[in-house]
Amino acid sequence: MPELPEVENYRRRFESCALRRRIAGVEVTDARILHETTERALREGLAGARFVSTRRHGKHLFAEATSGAWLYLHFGMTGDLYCGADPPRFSRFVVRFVKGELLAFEDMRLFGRVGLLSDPDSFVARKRLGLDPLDESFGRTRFEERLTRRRGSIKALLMNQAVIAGLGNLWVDEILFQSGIDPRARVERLSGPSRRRIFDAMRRILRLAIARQESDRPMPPHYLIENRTAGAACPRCGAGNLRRTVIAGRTTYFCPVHQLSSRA
DNA sequence: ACATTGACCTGAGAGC
DNA sequence: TGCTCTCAGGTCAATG
Repeated sequence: MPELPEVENYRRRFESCALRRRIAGVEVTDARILHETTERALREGLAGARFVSTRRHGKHLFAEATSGAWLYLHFGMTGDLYCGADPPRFSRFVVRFVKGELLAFEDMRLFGRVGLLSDPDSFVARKRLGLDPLDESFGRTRFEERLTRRRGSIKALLMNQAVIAGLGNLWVDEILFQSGIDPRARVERLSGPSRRRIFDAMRRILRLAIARQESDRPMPPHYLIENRTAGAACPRCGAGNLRRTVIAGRTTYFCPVHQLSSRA
Protein backbone atom coordinates (compact mmCIF):
# COMPACT_ATOMS: atom_id res chain seq x y z
CA MET A 1 0.00 0.00 0.00
CA PRO A 2 2.47 2.55 1.04
CA GLU A 3 2.84 5.12 -1.70
CA LEU A 4 2.95 8.86 -1.08
CA PRO A 5 -0.60 9.33 0.28
CA GLU A 6 -0.29 6.39 2.63
CA VAL A 7 3.11 7.49 3.91
CA GLU A 8 1.82 11.03 4.44
CA ASN A 9 -0.85 9.61 6.69
CA TYR A 10 1.69 7.45 8.48
CA ARG A 11 3.59 10.67 9.10
CA ARG A 12 0.52 12.26 10.65
CA ARG A 13 -0.12 9.17 12.72
CA PHE A 14 3.49 9.19 13.85
CA GLU A 15 3.08 12.78 15.03
CA SER A 16 -0.11 12.19 16.95
CA CYS A 17 1.21 9.00 18.51
CA ALA A 18 4.83 9.76 19.23
CA LEU A 19 5.68 13.43 19.22
CA ARG A 20 7.05 14.87 22.49
CA ARG A 21 6.75 11.61 24.42
CA ARG A 22 9.81 10.36 26.24
CA ILE A 23 11.15 7.17 24.69
CA ALA A 24 11.70 4.37 27.18
CA GLY A 25 13.35 1.97 24.74
CA VAL A 26 13.21 0.27 21.37
CA GLU A 27 13.01 -3.35 20.22
CA VAL A 28 13.96 -4.91 16.90
CA THR A 29 12.05 -8.14 16.37
CA ASP A 30 13.46 -8.90 12.91
CA ALA A 31 16.90 -7.52 12.07
CA ARG A 32 16.33 -7.95 8.33
CA ILE A 33 14.50 -4.62 8.23
CA LEU A 34 17.50 -2.68 9.52
CA HIS A 35 19.00 -0.17 7.10
CA GLU A 36 22.71 0.43 7.78
CA THR A 37 22.18 0.30 11.52
CA THR A 38 21.91 -2.03 14.50
CA GLU A 39 19.45 -2.48 17.31
CA ARG A 40 22.06 -1.14 19.66
CA ALA A 41 22.60 2.03 17.62
CA LEU A 42 18.85 2.61 17.50
CA ARG A 43 18.61 2.20 21.25
CA GLU A 44 21.51 4.53 21.90
CA GLY A 45 20.13 7.11 19.50
CA LEU A 46 16.57 7.04 20.78
CA ALA A 47 16.28 5.82 24.40
CA GLY A 48 15.66 8.73 26.73
CA ALA A 49 15.03 11.12 23.83
CA ARG A 50 11.81 12.48 22.35
CA PHE A 51 10.69 12.91 18.76
CA VAL A 52 10.27 16.59 17.94
CA SER A 53 9.47 16.73 14.21
CA THR A 54 8.78 14.60 11.16
CA ARG A 55 9.45 14.89 7.47
CA ARG A 56 8.43 12.96 4.41
CA HIS A 57 10.05 12.76 1.02
CA GLY A 58 8.20 10.57 -1.43
CA LYS A 59 7.66 7.26 0.31
CA HIS A 60 10.39 7.91 2.87
CA LEU A 61 9.59 9.06 6.41
CA PHE A 62 11.98 10.71 8.86
CA ALA A 63 11.53 11.63 12.52
CA GLU A 64 13.91 13.91 14.37
CA ALA A 65 14.80 13.07 17.96
CA THR A 66 16.12 15.41 20.65
CA SER A 67 19.37 13.44 20.50
CA GLY A 68 19.93 14.89 17.05
CA ALA A 69 19.46 11.54 15.34
CA TRP A 70 16.75 10.99 12.73
CA LEU A 71 14.76 7.78 12.67
CA TYR A 72 14.26 6.63 9.10
CA LEU A 73 11.30 4.51 7.98
CA HIS A 74 10.49 3.02 4.61
CA PHE A 75 7.42 0.85 4.30
CA GLY A 76 8.23 -1.40 1.38
CA MET A 77 5.24 -3.31 0.11
CA THR A 78 3.40 -4.20 3.30
CA GLY A 79 4.70 -1.78 5.90
CA ASP A 80 2.38 0.02 8.30
CA LEU A 81 2.58 2.11 11.43
CA TYR A 82 0.62 1.03 14.42
CA CYS A 83 -0.05 3.00 17.56
CA GLY A 84 -1.54 1.15 20.49
CA ALA A 85 -0.96 -0.83 23.64
CA ASP A 86 0.45 -4.08 22.21
CA PRO A 87 2.61 -4.79 19.14
CA PRO A 88 0.63 -6.22 16.21
CA ARG A 89 1.27 -9.59 14.62
CA PHE A 90 3.91 -8.56 12.06
CA SER A 91 5.61 -5.99 14.23
CA ARG A 92 9.34 -5.71 13.34
CA PHE A 93 10.39 -2.63 15.30
CA VAL A 94 8.81 -1.10 18.41
CA VAL A 95 9.31 2.22 20.18
CA ARG A 96 8.07 2.15 23.76
CA PHE A 97 7.26 5.40 25.50
CA VAL A 98 7.51 6.11 29.20
CA LYS A 99 3.89 7.22 29.15
CA GLY A 100 1.33 6.53 26.47
CA GLU A 101 1.10 3.86 23.87
CA LEU A 102 3.81 2.23 21.83
CA LEU A 103 4.62 2.84 18.18
CA ALA A 104 5.17 -0.29 16.08
CA PHE A 105 6.55 -0.66 12.56
CA GLU A 106 4.82 -3.65 11.07
CA ASP A 107 5.81 -5.28 7.81
CA MET A 108 4.73 -8.75 6.87
CA ARG A 109 6.90 -9.08 3.78
CA LEU A 110 10.08 -7.51 5.14
CA PHE A 111 10.68 -5.17 2.21
CA GLY A 112 10.52 -2.18 4.54
CA ARG A 113 13.49 -0.55 6.29
CA VAL A 114 14.26 1.12 9.59
CA GLY A 115 17.40 3.19 9.99
CA LEU A 116 19.12 5.98 11.83
CA LEU A 117 20.38 9.05 9.97
CA SER A 118 22.22 12.20 10.86
CA ASP A 119 20.42 14.20 8.20
CA PRO A 120 17.49 13.46 5.85
CA ASP A 121 18.69 15.88 3.17
CA SER A 122 21.91 14.02 2.57
CA PHE A 123 19.98 10.75 2.51
CA VAL A 124 17.68 12.12 -0.20
CA ALA A 125 20.69 13.35 -2.16
CA ARG A 126 22.61 10.11 -1.79
CA LYS A 127 19.61 8.08 -2.92
CA ARG A 128 19.19 10.41 -5.90
CA LEU A 129 15.51 10.85 -5.16
CA GLY A 130 13.50 13.12 -7.41
CA LEU A 131 11.31 15.93 -6.16
CA ASP A 132 8.30 15.17 -4.02
CA PRO A 133 5.20 15.95 -6.11
CA LEU A 134 3.61 17.91 -3.27
CA ASP A 135 6.70 20.02 -2.71
CA GLU A 136 5.75 23.68 -3.22
CA SER A 137 8.68 24.24 -5.55
CA PHE A 138 7.48 21.44 -7.83
CA GLY A 139 5.45 23.14 -10.56
CA ARG A 140 4.52 22.31 -14.12
CA THR A 141 7.81 23.66 -15.41
CA ARG A 142 9.87 21.45 -13.14
CA PHE A 143 7.70 18.53 -14.15
CA GLU A 144 8.35 19.24 -17.84
CA GLU A 145 12.07 19.38 -17.14
CA ARG A 146 11.99 15.99 -15.46
CA LEU A 147 10.41 14.48 -18.57
CA THR A 148 12.78 15.82 -21.19
CA ARG A 149 15.27 13.43 -22.71
CA ARG A 150 13.44 10.49 -21.14
CA ARG A 151 12.19 7.46 -23.02
CA GLY A 152 10.05 4.47 -22.36
CA SER A 153 6.50 4.13 -21.09
CA ILE A 154 4.95 6.97 -19.15
CA LYS A 155 3.99 4.48 -16.47
CA ALA A 156 7.58 3.37 -15.88
CA LEU A 157 8.70 6.97 -15.80
CA LEU A 158 6.15 8.04 -13.21
CA MET A 159 7.15 5.12 -11.01
CA ASN A 160 10.85 5.99 -11.26
CA GLN A 161 11.75 7.47 -7.88
CA ALA A 162 14.68 9.36 -9.36
CA VAL A 163 12.28 11.30 -11.57
CA ILE A 164 9.45 11.88 -9.09
CA ALA A 165 9.58 10.52 -5.56
CA GLY A 166 6.45 8.99 -4.14
CA LEU A 167 4.33 7.44 -6.88
CA GLY A 168 3.87 3.69 -7.07
CA ASN A 169 1.85 1.24 -9.09
CA LEU A 170 -1.64 2.04 -7.85
CA TRP A 171 -1.54 5.82 -7.92
CA VAL A 172 0.27 5.95 -11.25
CA ASP A 173 -2.54 3.87 -12.74
CA GLU A 174 -5.04 6.25 -11.21
CA ILE A 175 -3.27 9.37 -12.50
CA LEU A 176 -3.12 8.02 -16.06
CA PHE A 177 -6.70 6.80 -15.85
CA GLN A 178 -7.98 10.22 -14.81
CA SER A 179 -5.75 11.99 -17.36
CA GLY A 180 -6.96 9.77 -20.18
CA ILE A 181 -3.44 8.65 -21.10
CA ASP A 182 -2.53 5.11 -22.13
CA PRO A 183 0.00 3.78 -19.60
CA ARG A 184 2.02 2.28 -22.50
CA ALA A 185 2.38 5.67 -24.21
CA ARG A 186 6.00 6.63 -24.91
CA VAL A 187 7.14 9.60 -22.86
CA GLU A 188 9.03 11.13 -25.77
CA ARG A 189 5.83 11.27 -27.81
CA LEU A 190 3.55 12.85 -25.20
CA SER A 191 2.20 16.26 -26.19
CA GLY A 192 2.48 19.33 -23.99
CA PRO A 193 -1.23 19.28 -23.07
CA SER A 194 -0.97 15.59 -22.15
CA ARG A 195 1.95 16.27 -19.86
CA ARG A 196 0.04 19.09 -18.25
CA ARG A 197 -3.00 16.89 -17.72
CA ILE A 198 -0.81 14.32 -16.02
CA PHE A 199 0.77 16.90 -13.74
CA ASP A 200 -2.56 18.43 -12.75
CA ALA A 201 -4.15 15.01 -12.16
CA MET A 202 -1.17 13.96 -10.07
CA ARG A 203 -1.51 16.92 -7.70
CA ARG A 204 -5.28 16.69 -7.47
CA ILE A 205 -5.39 12.94 -6.93
CA LEU A 206 -2.65 12.83 -4.33
CA ARG A 207 -4.27 15.59 -2.28
CA LEU A 208 -7.66 13.95 -2.50
CA ALA A 209 -6.22 10.55 -1.59
CA ILE A 210 -4.49 11.95 1.48
CA ALA A 211 -7.67 13.65 2.68
CA ARG A 212 -9.85 10.62 2.04
CA GLN A 213 -7.49 8.24 3.78
CA GLU A 214 -7.10 10.53 6.74
CA SER A 215 -10.84 10.52 7.34
CA ASP A 216 -11.07 6.84 6.42
CA ARG A 217 -13.29 7.40 3.41
CA PRO A 218 -12.87 5.64 0.04
CA MET A 219 -12.08 7.51 -3.17
CA PRO A 220 -15.14 8.50 -5.24
CA PRO A 221 -16.78 5.63 -7.15
CA HIS A 222 -15.58 6.75 -10.58
CA TYR A 223 -11.94 6.32 -9.55
CA LEU A 224 -9.99 3.36 -10.87
CA ILE A 225 -8.63 2.41 -7.49
CA GLU A 226 -12.10 1.39 -6.36
CA ASN A 227 -12.61 -0.67 -9.51
CA ARG A 228 -9.50 -2.71 -10.27
CA THR A 229 -11.29 -5.64 -11.86
CA ALA A 230 -10.58 -6.93 -15.36
CA GLY A 231 -13.59 -6.73 -17.64
CA ALA A 232 -15.55 -4.32 -15.45
CA ALA A 233 -17.26 -1.42 -17.18
CA CYS A 234 -15.06 1.66 -17.08
CA PRO A 235 -16.28 3.76 -14.15
CA ARG A 236 -15.20 6.96 -15.87
CA CYS A 237 -16.37 6.77 -19.48
CA GLY A 238 -18.74 3.82 -19.27
CA ALA A 239 -17.85 2.86 -22.83
CA GLY A 240 -14.86 0.57 -22.29
CA ASN A 241 -14.14 -2.49 -20.22
CA LEU A 242 -11.15 -2.36 -17.90
CA ARG A 243 -8.13 -4.29 -19.13
CA ARG A 244 -5.54 -5.93 -16.95
CA THR A 245 -2.01 -6.26 -18.29
CA VAL A 246 1.63 -5.97 -17.26
CA ILE A 247 3.54 -2.75 -17.94
CA ALA A 248 6.98 -2.01 -16.56
CA GLY A 249 6.76 -5.32 -14.70
CA ARG A 250 3.67 -4.31 -12.74
CA THR A 251 0.05 -5.31 -12.92
CA THR A 252 -1.75 -2.50 -14.71
CA TYR A 253 -5.41 -1.69 -15.17
CA PHE A 254 -6.59 0.78 -17.75
CA CYS A 255 -9.54 1.65 -19.98
CA PRO A 256 -8.73 1.03 -23.66
CA VAL A 257 -11.45 3.46 -24.74
CA HIS A 258 -10.77 6.73 -22.93
CA GLN A 259 -7.04 6.24 -22.27
CA LEU A 260 -5.66 7.12 -25.71
CA SER A 261 -2.17 6.26 -26.83
CA SER A 262 -1.35 7.50 -30.31
CA ARG A 263 -2.52 11.08 -30.11
CA ALA A 264 -1.79 11.46 -26.41
C1' DA B 1 23.45 6.91 -19.17
C1' DC B 2 19.27 5.05 -19.27
C1' DA B 3 15.57 1.47 -19.58
C1' DT B 4 14.11 -3.20 -18.42
C1' DT B 5 14.07 -7.64 -15.89
C1' DG B 6 14.48 -10.92 -12.10
C1' DA B 7 15.26 -11.63 -7.24
C1' DC B 8 14.27 -10.54 -2.74
C1' DC B 9 10.36 -12.11 1.27
C1' DT B 10 6.04 -13.88 3.38
C1' DG B 11 1.26 -14.61 3.75
C1' DA B 12 -3.62 -14.18 1.88
C1' DG B 13 -6.95 -15.93 -1.00
C1' DA B 14 -8.62 -18.89 -4.71
C1' DG B 15 -9.40 -23.34 -6.44
C1' DC B 16 -9.61 -28.19 -5.82
C1' DT C 1 -10.16 -28.98 6.35
C1' DG C 2 -6.06 -28.72 4.03
C1' DC C 3 -3.18 -28.70 0.18
C1' DT C 4 -1.16 -26.15 -3.86
C1' DC C 5 -0.88 -22.33 -6.70
C1' DT C 6 -0.85 -17.49 -7.85
C1' DC C 7 -0.49 -12.98 -6.58
C1' DA C 8 0.84 -8.75 -3.99
C1' DG C 9 0.72 -1.48 -3.80
C1' DG C 10 8.68 -1.57 -3.67
C1' DT C 11 13.43 -1.54 -4.62
C1' DC C 12 17.93 -2.98 -6.14
C1' DA C 13 21.49 -5.40 -8.81
C1' DA C 14 22.33 -7.18 -13.08
C1' DT C 15 21.54 -7.04 -17.91
C1' DG C 16 20.62 -5.03 -22.48
